Amino acid sequence: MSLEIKIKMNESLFLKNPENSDLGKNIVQHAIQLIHLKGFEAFTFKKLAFSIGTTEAGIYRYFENKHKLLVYLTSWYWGWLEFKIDYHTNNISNPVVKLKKVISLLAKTVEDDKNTSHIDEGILHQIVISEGSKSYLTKHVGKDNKQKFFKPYKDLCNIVGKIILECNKKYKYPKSLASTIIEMAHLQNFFMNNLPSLTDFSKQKDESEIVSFLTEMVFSSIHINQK
Amino acid sequence: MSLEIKIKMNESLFLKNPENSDLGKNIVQHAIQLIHLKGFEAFTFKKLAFSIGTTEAGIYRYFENKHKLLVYLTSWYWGWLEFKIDYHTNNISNPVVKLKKVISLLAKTVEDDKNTSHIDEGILHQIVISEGSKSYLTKHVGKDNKQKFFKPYKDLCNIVGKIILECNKKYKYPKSLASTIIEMAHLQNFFMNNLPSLTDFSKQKDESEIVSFLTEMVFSSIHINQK
DNA sequence: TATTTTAGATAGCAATACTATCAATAAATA
DNA sequence: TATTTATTGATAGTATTGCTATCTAAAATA
Repeated sequence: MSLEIKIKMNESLFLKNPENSDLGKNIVQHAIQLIHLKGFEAFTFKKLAFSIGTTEAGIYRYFENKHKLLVYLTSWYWGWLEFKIDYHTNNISNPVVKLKKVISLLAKTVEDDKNTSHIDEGILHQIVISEGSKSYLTKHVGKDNKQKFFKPYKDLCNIVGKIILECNKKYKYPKSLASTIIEMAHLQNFFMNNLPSLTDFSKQKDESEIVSFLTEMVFSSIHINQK
Repeated sequence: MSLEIKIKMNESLFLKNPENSDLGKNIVQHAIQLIHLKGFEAFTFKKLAFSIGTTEAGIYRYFENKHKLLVYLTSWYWGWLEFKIDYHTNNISNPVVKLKKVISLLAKTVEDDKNTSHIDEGILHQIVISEGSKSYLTKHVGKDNKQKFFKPYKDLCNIVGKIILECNKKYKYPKSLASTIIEMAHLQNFFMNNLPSLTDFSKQKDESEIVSFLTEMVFSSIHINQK
C-alpha cells in the first residue's frame, strides 16, 4: 500500500485545483520541468501548453498567471518540507539534535519523493533555490500576504523558531535566526554553484559543508555547545 | 568645492555611458524612481521614456535591456557602498570595531548622498533590498559572471570576509559569513517591512535591531566577545 | 438519456521587448 | 567657416507575451 501525500493548498492560488485532474497534474509536473529548464523569466504559459500538448487557454483555466503558479509551487514545497521535518523529528526529544536535523533537511539535496507521483521534489528544490524569493520580492507582497499566500513559509519559519527557543529560551531573535537559516540554506547553495567566490565551499563538495557552516552559526548564536 | 564621486562601471553593462550625457543621467535618475514606484517587473523602457519625455528607442541607445540596467544600478550601489565603507573605516585599526561599523553601514537606512547629483542613494538602497537579488537569480548568471557583472558585489564580500579573518584568523567560513551578513542586512529589512512575522523586529522600530541581531550572530560565530 | 464538467481549437487584442530608419540639431574638428 | 561626427527625436514595424472570449467535442455524472 502506498500512501499518497496530499499537501493542503491555499484555494486562492488556483482557479481549478490541479490535483483533481490529469491535465492539472500535467501542468504542475511540466511547469516544474520547464521553469527549471528555462528559468522563471523565460517561462511562459504558451511554452508550457506546447510542452504538454494542450493550449494556452487550458493553462489559464487552472492558474491566473505564472506568478501564482510560482507561489503555488513554492507553497507546495514548504508544505511538503514541513511534513518531512515533522516526520523526521517527531521522535527526537532533544531540541539540539532536532535543530541539527532540521538544518540538514533544509540544506541537503532533495531526492525525488516517490509518494508524490507528479512532483519531482529534487527539481522543485532547485526551483525554490533559484526562483523562490521572486514569489515575495514583488510590489504586491502585501496583498499576497493578506491572502495568506506565504503561510506555509511562515509556518515552517515558526516551527524552526520554536525549536531554537527550546534550545535557549532566552535567545532574543528566534524568528530572524530561523528565516536566516532557511534563506541561507538555499542562497549558499546557489552561490556555491553559480558565484562560488561568495562562499567557502567548492563546487565539487556536497551540501554537508553548508550544513556545517549553518550549524556552527546557529549554535554559536544561541550559545549552545552542540558537540 | 564639491567633489563629485564617480564609480567606475563595467563597460559591458551599457551601450553608451549614461554618465556622459544629460539624457543618460536622466535615464538613471528616473529609472531609480520608476523601479522603486512600480517594481522591477512592471517597469518598462516605454514607461521610463514617457517619464523622462524621450522615446523608447532613446533608452535602448544606452541600455540593451532592463536587466542590464538593473545590474548597472546594483553594481553602482555596491561600488558606492564599498567607497563609503572605505571612507568610514580606513582610520579604524581594531578589526572588531571595523566589523561592527561595516554591519551598521550595511543595515542602516541610507540617506541621499549629496556628492552624486543624479542618484538618490536612499531610494537605490530600497531597490537593492527589493530587487537586488533578481540581478543574479537568473539562468544567465554564469554568462553574466564571466563578464564580471558581479565584481562590485564580490569585492565588497571579499572586504568583509577579510575583516572577519582579521578578527579571527582561524574562522573557517569568512566568505559565507560575509555574504550572509550582506544578504541578511537587506532581507531582514524587507521582511521587517513586508512579512514581519518572519523577524523579531516590529515595523515601528528602526534598523538598529537588525544591526544588533547581525552583530550578535557574527561575533558569536567567530567567537569574539565584542562587548 | 440528459446534463454538467472538462478540454481542445481558434481568434483576437493590448502591452512588451525590441530593431530599424530618417531627419534635426548640436558639438567637435579640419 | 565649413564639415564631419555624435546625439537626440520622431516614427514605424515586428515577434512575443499576457490574457480573454467563444465555440465545439468528449467525458463524466445524475
